[in-house]
Amino acid sequence: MSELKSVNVAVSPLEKFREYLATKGQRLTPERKAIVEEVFSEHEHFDAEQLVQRLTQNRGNRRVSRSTVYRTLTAMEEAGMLRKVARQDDRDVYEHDYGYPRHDHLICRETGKLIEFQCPELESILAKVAAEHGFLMEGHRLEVYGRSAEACRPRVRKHSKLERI
Amino acid sequence: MSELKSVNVAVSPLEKFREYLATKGQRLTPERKAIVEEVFSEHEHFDAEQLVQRLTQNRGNRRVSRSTVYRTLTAMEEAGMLRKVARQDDRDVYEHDYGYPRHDHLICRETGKLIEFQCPELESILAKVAAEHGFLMEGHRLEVYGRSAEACRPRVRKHSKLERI
DNA sequence: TTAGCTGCAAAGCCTTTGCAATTTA
DNA sequence: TAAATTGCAAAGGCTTTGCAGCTAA
Repeated sequence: MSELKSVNVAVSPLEKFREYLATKGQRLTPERKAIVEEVFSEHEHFDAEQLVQRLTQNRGNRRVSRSTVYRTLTAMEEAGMLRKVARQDDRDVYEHDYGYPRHDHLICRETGKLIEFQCPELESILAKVAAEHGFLMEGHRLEVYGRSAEACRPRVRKHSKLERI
Repeated sequence: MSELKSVNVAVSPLEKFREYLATKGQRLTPERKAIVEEVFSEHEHFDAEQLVQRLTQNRGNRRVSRSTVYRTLTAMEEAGMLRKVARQDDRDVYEHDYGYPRHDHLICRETGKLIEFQCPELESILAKVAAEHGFLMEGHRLEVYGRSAEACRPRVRKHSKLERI
């Protein structure tokens, strides 16, 4: 789906999370384990609701509560494993921030699809701008809005939000 | 406050809004007029709550209801006069998108301050990236996170959120 | 007269949180 | 045993919406 190369990481996401929790005297419970595994089982962007759905489907009656999902997402963000990349339909959208290279997104206004891209020049330009303002850059978030190639082809039937449900 | 030059526009914000409303068979009411004037009376970023406050203070008992403020902000956004630039404290933050040049922001994580900057190179780079993906770019949103110069000076006393109220 | 508008209160929604029961080191 | 964790339900907080009354062309 994506053209971006993955990055070599020392330890698995699960191990990384365990280490983070350990530094705070916290535990890697079965619920947290299930969440980390589900989140890193594929590299798609997702929001809390979608994750709850996936967990419900894949774990049957051993599901994880919504509260725990929210709490764990926050923890994973603090652990540097996830980051919020956008807001869609009033929900925070997350993506992996571990074992994956830095990138930004083209967002199709029609289909809502996120297309990832990498642009090294961007970083250097931002570094320059930040320096000019005496600003210490720690990160950025860039969303480019428009229409993807497929959304521009009129013959392809568009699906409304309702139909997609 | 900002170093950016303003841009010549054909008509005033009020007139522009009136025209937009006309195309939809809608009216420029006293409430909408008050909102447009208040919004364009200064070029600071703001959220709905702050705008309600300003309207309440500056218009006394002739205030505008929160509903109307929200509804009008949405209309002004559709009219191309405002745009959402960020989310702070769970609120949508707006800025002028009319009579003002395109720019992006450095956002201080410590003080929450937004610093505007203009970077023409950015546009061309994004255009190139979009073209490579067959993407029709319509706009973008870029937020650079970090610490502003003043937040990095330890001698200046930091103000907590509570103290700022 | 009729379509548009406002303000109020209520509803919606995502997200957070208090708390009692449960788990685990 | 003590501290951490979970799930539920309720609360929070921003934003939207139904509706009755009002306004203006």
